[in-house]
Amino acid sequence: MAIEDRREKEKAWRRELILKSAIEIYTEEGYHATTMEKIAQRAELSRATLYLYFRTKDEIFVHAIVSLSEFFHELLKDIYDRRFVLKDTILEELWKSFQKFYFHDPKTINATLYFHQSQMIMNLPEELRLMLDRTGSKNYEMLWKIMEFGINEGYFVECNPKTLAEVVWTSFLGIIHLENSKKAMGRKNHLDITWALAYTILSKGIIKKE
Amino acid sequence: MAIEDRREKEKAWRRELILKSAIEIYTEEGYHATTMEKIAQRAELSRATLYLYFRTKDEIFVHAIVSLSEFFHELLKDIYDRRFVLKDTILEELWKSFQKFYFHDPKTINATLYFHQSQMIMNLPEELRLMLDRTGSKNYEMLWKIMEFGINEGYFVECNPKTLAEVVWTSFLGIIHLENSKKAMGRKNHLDITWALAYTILSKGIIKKE
Amino acid sequence: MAIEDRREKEKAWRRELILKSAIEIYTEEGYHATTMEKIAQRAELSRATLYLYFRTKDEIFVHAIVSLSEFFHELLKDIYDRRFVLKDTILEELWKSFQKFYFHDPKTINATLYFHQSQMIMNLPEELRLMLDRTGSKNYEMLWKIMEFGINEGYFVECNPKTLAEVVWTSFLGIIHLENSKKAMGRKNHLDITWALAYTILSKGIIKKE
Amino acid sequence: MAIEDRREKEKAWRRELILKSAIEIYTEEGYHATTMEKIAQRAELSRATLYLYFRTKDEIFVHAIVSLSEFFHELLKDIYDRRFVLKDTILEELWKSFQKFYFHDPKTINATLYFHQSQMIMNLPEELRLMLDRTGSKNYEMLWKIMEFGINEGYFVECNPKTLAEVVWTSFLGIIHLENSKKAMGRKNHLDITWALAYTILSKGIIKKE
DNA sequence: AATGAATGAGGTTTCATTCAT
DNA sequence: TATGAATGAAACCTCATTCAT
Repeated sequence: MAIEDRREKEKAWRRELILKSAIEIYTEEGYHATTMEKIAQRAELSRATLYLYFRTKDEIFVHAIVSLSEFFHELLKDIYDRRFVLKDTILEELWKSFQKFYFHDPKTINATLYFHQSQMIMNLPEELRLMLDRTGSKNYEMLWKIMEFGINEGYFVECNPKTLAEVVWTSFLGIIHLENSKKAMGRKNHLDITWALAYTILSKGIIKKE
Repeated sequence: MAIEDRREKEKAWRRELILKSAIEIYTEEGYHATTMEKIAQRAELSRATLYLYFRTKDEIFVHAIVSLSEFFHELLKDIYDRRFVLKDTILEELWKSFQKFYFHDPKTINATLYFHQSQMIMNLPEELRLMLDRTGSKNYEMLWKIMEFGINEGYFVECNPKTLAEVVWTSFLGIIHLENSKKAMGRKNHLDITWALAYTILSKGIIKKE
Repeated sequence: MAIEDRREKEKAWRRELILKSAIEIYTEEGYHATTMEKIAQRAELSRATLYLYFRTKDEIFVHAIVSLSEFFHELLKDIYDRRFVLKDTILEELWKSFQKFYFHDPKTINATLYFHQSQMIMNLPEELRLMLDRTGSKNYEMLWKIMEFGINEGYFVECNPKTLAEVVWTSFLGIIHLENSKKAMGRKNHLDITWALAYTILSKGIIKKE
Repeated sequence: MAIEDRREKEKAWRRELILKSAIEIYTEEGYHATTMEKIAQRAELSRATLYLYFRTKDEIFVHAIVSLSEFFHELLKDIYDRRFVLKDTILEELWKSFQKFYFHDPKTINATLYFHQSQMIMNLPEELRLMLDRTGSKNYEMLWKIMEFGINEGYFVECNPKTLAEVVWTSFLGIIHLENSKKAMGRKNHLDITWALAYTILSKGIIKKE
């Protein structure tokens, strides 16, 4: 069965290649200008071949997003699993994970933000929308359980853990968003400094002092 | 000249109508699905008529965004002008302004976010990109001067005012962003609660205590 | 009634202005790019006003052509009237008239050629086509009578006067045509030399020697 | 590779079909009225398919013209190659070639004349303009070398060979032009007679007698 | 499995012409 | 009389997707 194995592998590899190509084009030219033709060219395949791997153009993007989302889930899960070790450094650790997440694949993160910001999602076929929903929920839940832990253990100020999860998450989102619009405008950015100050403020606001 | 006056007024009114229609369609269906035909239908005009008011589809959106941006500028300027009265409540006031801004016209704000998030801007003709740039810069500057005031007067923690402006602004952006993606997913949201907690945390992190 | 007179004059003057403007734009940009808007701008009138003077865009051009054709008719008639004076120099005189005609208003001549060459004429409303036809026929007849004179008087070789008229006329047409395509190609031209040689050959072929 | 071969052939055949369809519509309705839709219908293809073969509408016409021009080039070259055999009958032979050329594909010749007469060419993209230019120049050069031969060998009257080439060429052009405008006017024509007389006159003017 | 070719559906834009003032 | 505004009709072109090989 070695031959079948190899085929399987090749197929998986091609899928990845297509996803990567699509995201690259998206990054360079935006969603609107990302045509199947361009994706195919970059992947050195024919346009028709793309349809052997994905049924529609949107599916390509949704799969890229979901795949990234799963990577993020692992990061979060890792933190949650180590929560009793991390204790009150858990917020700092989380923030680091956000950064790690971002630098792991900023291109796809941007595509994700785009999908969520545009009304794209609403026009997606039910099935794809559910995929995005499920994967997103899983991460949100993880995040929220981490917050719950912090509050329950008395490390964080008392408040609704779900809301806190959202606030932390939006801090991250906002930074990415600003980063992007600056890039689009052709302006330089000092992402690291913003990131540092954001964390300083956030932690001051969240972490209880004795 | 009464007749010319009325014409002028009618023209301005039509312009507004077109902008509003475009944004509405955008809100309901997303940028890609916002066709000139649909805008025209909603405005009860012919497609060709739109071109009497705006030269391209992008121009419509850019003008909507700029117009909103100018409204925001007034809010910011008002706060800055009253800074010596507001004193240490200036952050709270600013946060309220953000909310006011958002509820004034959430639809156009979303379109704005979309434009900045997508690579749309990069593909815009120079002239339109400059329009967006200029108007955005003005607001950023205002925000930054407000922060500077807070720091110089000793109300806020010491830090780089520009970076602080960014952090405050990204907090707002992030919330909007999350709100949108929730809406797109068809989920309910408790925006007010998030907003409140975000401010609590932010102010704790920014405002100096004696 | 002086006031009515002046109005009449002004109206005629405007008509001319419109014709001139249309032909100018045509010369600079070609028929396809000659829009009513551009004609109006050049004539410093509003687009709608053009329709007070001409019912359609084609009408403008047809009138310009007809007007020029009438000028040409006068030239030809003049030669014919002086035929007994001119005698065997009548061919030379005719050739000079062609040149005079061309330099009188090359732009409109080109427009005329265009109309005749394109299938434009076929798509014209009956009425306009007839206008062109009538005026063209008149000139053709004149030309043919001049040839007839030359043949009957024994100045020209014996042949069918109508056919001869055509041959002479096509010699002229061909030169203009070449001139135009050279211009369109951006090449320089030595029109006068071509003209001279063409006449030399033509006259050698037509004029009887004793 | 038989399969690829056939594909190649089919593709070439389709190209020809499109060119032919375009020229036909042009002949019947004129350039302006020749829409991609109509061309597609006549070729029994979809509008989009046309764009697989030619990038723009203009490209279709330019290619048709160039292709015809190449046919003409062969005719001219053939005469030039046989010049020492033809000797003083070379002018007659040339004139016959003109006729042969015209009857080979009068429709495309007319389209060619149209392109050269209208300012169309000026508005063409550089690349297409060059194509026309190059192919035109080649033929002009051939014609001029034939004239040069006639003059040098003492068959033709002494004069500038380039100018003579132009005069001969314009004689042809003029006849075609007249033919066309007559057709457009719905008049009958006796092309052969005109042609014969034109040649008689031309040869009398050009060929030296001893 | 892979692809060249074909296409339907739809997008933005232009322009001659009409009409109310 | 003159015109600003409006529009129907149509043009060119693009692209996601399907199909025959």
